[in-house]
Amino acid sequence: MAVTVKNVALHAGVSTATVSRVLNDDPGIRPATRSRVIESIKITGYRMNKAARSLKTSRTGTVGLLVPELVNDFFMTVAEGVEDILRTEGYGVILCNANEDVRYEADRISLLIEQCVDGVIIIPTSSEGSHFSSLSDAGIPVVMVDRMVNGFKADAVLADNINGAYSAMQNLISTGCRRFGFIGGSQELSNFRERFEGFKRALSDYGIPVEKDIIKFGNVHIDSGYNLMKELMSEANPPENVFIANYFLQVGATKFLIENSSAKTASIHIAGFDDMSLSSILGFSSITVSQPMMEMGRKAAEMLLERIEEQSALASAPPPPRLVRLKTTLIKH
Amino acid sequence: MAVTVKNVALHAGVSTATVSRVLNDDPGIRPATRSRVIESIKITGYRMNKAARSLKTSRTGTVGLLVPELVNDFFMTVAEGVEDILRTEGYGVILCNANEDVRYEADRISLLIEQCVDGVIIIPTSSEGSHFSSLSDAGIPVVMVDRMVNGFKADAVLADNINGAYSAMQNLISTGCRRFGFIGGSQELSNFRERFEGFKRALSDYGIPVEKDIIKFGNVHIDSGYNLMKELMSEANPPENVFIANYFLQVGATKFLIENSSAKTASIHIAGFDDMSLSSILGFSSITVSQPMMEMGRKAAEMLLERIEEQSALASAPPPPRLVRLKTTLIKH
DNA sequence: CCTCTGCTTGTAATCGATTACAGAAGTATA
DNA sequence: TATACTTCTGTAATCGATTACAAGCAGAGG
Repeated sequence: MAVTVKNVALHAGVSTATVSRVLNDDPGIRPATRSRVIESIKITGYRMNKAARSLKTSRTGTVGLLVPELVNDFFMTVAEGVEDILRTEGYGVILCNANEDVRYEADRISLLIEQCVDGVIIIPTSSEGSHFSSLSDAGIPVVMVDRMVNGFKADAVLADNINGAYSAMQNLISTGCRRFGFIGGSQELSNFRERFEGFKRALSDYGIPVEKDIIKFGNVHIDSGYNLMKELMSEANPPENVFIANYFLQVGATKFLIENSSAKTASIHIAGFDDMSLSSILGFSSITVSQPMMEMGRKAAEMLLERIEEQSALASAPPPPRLVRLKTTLIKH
Repeated sequence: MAVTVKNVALHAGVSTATVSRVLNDDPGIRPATRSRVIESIKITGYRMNKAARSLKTSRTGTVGLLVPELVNDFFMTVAEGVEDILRTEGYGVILCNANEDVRYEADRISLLIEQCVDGVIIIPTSSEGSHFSSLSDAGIPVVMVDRMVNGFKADAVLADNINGAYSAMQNLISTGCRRFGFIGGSQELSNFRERFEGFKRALSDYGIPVEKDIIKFGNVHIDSGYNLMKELMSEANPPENVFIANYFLQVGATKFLIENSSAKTASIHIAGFDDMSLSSILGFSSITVSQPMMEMGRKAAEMLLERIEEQSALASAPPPPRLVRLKTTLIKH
């Protein structure tokens, strides 16, 4: 049925070894022979069976990308960055959805190991990372993006959350704001911890007190943003400026403000995180900390490729985990 | 390095054939032998090398999912539906990004064929589908979602776009609206053609004239929505009701209205397509046609699995392409 | 004319799991 | 106990590509 190297070899009047060498750009092939083989490949319509190659080389040319959810512009922009780099290297990306659930996450990792992926890029669902160790046990390199986890050491690409939040606050403070509410995601997750850290540090540096009543934590979803803004607005003395540590929380918070507009809500200003295609029309927003999402994905893919190279190069002691922080930028609306 | 069936066989004191039979749930194995093998599998920590199995069985347990772009809630919701079904059957999903470019699309198809996927689900980027035939040439089943293409026959899962658009119009007309603008995507794409068809049919059925000046076509992106709404508002006599055939166009159009608010824009009402997490806070919107996105993905996955079964069952004439239309629902804001 | 070196190419083993076929072991019956 | 069936298990070929090793071949130098 399918055309194999054998067919090509027959057609070109050479051996399968020669065909294989042409396919792998082996330099020790006479140009005349090479072009004859290439011609035969075209004519026969040969397509390599990667399963066979994988069996022999124990490299599959696929990497896994495990994200907490698919319907999420942040994760998917990272994914585009990953794909962008890996495509050019001829890798396929197996995208797995952890469904915001550590058990699903562990399950998908099993799948990826069985599929013999050459490496895995993970945006962790939770702070728990011990189930990732089966990957390193199987000798599969891992790069984490956006969040760190406990109980597992690996390369990571993170945004500079602390300074991102800090500079946004600094900017607002310089325009005269003196009282700030905060809406953030779970402090279990490293990225949200860091953003809160940047927030607090700015207040502290400018001598502004932290008011516990107007600091709210939830999860990372629209509903949570809605509810936390509602809570905030129900406080005895709600703030006029609110730092919201995540795009989806901001969407939810905005939704509440739109649905419950009043004199009190009219004067609200929001500083947010992540510049998405809809950020500019959300309203209430004065400033946004933009993470280099695509770049984070690209960088992660590059680091993973390096690791894969290292690994096949030689089996000496692997270098220690590398940590990359990418700078955020401030966007004013 | 890695544990193979050979190791397991040695450990259990049986042949590799027996181990393989246990792995594949072959019923003709004495229970005592089976449990001994299972025990050995656990003790040795055996994990199957799927590349080897694929080589022999020419089934990889992976399917390809090819979408025009990743950062798109519609496509990704479909993808979640696909993943949801395939996960439970033990399949891995190789997600490919066609980057809105037919050449990329063709390139990714090559990759998928080389990766020996068992089937492919495609949301086509354009109306051109002749490059999909290499899939059927390779004996790989294909299911298309959301859009039909020219020059290639395959199973398809589509939304009932005509009736969706029609019923939204009907609803608006019943509230007294009598003049409608239209903003839509390229009429090359079947889904947009159908939505326009539903729009026209409603006008015709209720005796409302089609006014060419207030009917605008562009691509499917935010920018396009922005520009088309701008054009519409610059017309001598702009309409108060606008049917916008796509979520992203609606976002762009809304953006224009927000940035250019005036007495004229204040009275605009928009009927849109696709109920996304942000639809409810866009403003201007009166009604939305909601496609069952997740369900479309699930259905496509189920159809693909059926085709894969059929194929391995026997090589008789394959049944003709199946077309499934899923109903839309109306959502009022 | 012969040998040696260096460049190309071919032969054949190999990766790990599956499976047709054959053979062994077990069961039932006479 | 012998015979005829089942039922279970092992042997060995196989999938398609890679690659160590060997062999062929040309030209240089003696």
